Amino acid sequence: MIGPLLEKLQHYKDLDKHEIKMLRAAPTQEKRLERGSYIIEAGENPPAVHLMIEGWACRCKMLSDGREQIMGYLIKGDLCDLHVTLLSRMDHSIRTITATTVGMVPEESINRIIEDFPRLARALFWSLMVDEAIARHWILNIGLRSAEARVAHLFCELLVRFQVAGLIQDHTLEMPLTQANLGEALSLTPVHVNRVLQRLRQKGLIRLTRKELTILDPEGLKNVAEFDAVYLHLDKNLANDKGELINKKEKRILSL
Amino acid sequence: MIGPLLEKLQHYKDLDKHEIKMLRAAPTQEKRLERGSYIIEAGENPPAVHLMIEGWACRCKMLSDGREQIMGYLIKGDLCDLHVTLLSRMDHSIRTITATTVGMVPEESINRIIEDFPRLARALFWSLMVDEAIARHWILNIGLRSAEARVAHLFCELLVRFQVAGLIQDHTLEMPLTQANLGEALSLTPVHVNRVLQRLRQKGLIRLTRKELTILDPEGLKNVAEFDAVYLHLDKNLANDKGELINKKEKRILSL
DNA sequence: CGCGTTTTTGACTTATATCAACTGTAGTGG
DNA sequence: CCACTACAGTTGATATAAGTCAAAAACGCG
Repeated sequence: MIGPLLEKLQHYKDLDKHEIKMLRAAPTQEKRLERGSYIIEAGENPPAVHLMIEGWACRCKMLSDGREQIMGYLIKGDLCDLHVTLLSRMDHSIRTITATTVGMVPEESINRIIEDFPRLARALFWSLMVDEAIARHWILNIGLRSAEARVAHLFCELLVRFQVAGLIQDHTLEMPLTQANLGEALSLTPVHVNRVLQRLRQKGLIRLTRKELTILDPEGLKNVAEFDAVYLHLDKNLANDKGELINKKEKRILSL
Repeated sequence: MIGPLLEKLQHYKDLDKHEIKMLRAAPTQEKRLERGSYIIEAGENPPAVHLMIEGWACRCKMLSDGREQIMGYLIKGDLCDLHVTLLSRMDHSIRTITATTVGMVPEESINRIIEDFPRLARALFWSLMVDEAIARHWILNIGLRSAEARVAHLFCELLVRFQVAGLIQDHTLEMPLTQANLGEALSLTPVHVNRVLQRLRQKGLIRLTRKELTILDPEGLKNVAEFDAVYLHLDKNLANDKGELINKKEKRILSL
């Protein structure tokens, strides 16, 4: 259940038996949500930290005219609102993109981790800092890159994040995001996303169906995107330049 | 010397004598930098945390074609690279916009704070989380708002941040950012920034000279920007809706 | 099969970029 | 104090990436 989170954290630091046990015991309750529902809304102060167990969600915020910006995607293993242990309320909402299962980690468990499991606490803060780095790089992506490069960059990021969470071994990932979803994240209209996707397909970089995205040419896509995985801070498994976005040799297989 | 940082942190939590003393003793060394120099560059792993004491700087990253995105501004009281205590290396650079003085806080001091001053540590992490929230809201700003609203939003943010750091009492702040600087942050060309600024001036919202920015009509500017200070998480001094962006009544005067 | 959603296509518009010249301003040194 | 320089700001003309509108086609669920 906490497999993907654990897999991700181990990219920062190897965790020992006790730490893994603590982490595994942390989510005391599960909650099932339909697609399009809110895990948390802006202004709320959630009583527990939400962990993505199944499905996709996004951080989003709406302007008064109804247009909405997606500020980040959440996949299996991501913590939705760890930062709210420090900030009293959410400044954005988290909405599900697919049907989703979240685990609820009570605040006491977080405090327990901070007090008694400092290495695990560091790993969790590391993942928070990575989230911050991702947010900063989305500024770069939206602000500076062409539409085509933006889409390519997002796909590269998602591929690496899926690999890091141990969710895929190859270059194919489930892709429940509609072109409208992609547009909200990349600040493009659905129509334009569509045309850009067609170009990426024509170039032989990706294959994309309603449910699956395959990166056919990781190097090519990286080049279009000017993607550099450094910002994902996979300290032990640094992105190399030899076709794979992350180094498979170093991947630990966890018996979960 | 750590006045603005302290003032900022006290917006989260009142600190006691010992915590203030620890904080004041934290920067062991000062460094003077010319305008346009790098405090840290992407890829580096700085041995100490840098605190902005005087001047302006920005987080930035360059793409291969030479164009650069500013991902955030740093003013007096901001910590440049606290997150590098957890991430091994910088994924972006920090460049000075004016001549700057930074204080160097050795990593041991940070560790000492985390171990022996948990409330102070929480306050520092709070400021990190606020930085993350600011980054997310820049995504919103660049992605969704018109050029005019973007400029207005940035000015609102700077005004509040200056107030929070106790650097101004009125609505006038030093403004060393050139129109090109603003453009790099807002993803607009200098030419377009210029035209937008003229419109904001015509509407009587701001006065802007080479060195000073005055917000003439905070409410008006807030409306243009759809600015909502919630994302700055001034838990105790929440932004109100009565003309002032933050509540002056609650402001503590610190004898520093 | 039928209906809602998503994707695709085409025609047209627009906000912002680009290019290029000119003006103002501040600082420097003779 | 003026000439010189360098940079910042301003203006106008033109270009373009991406947006808008609208309708058709494809998909997929009940």
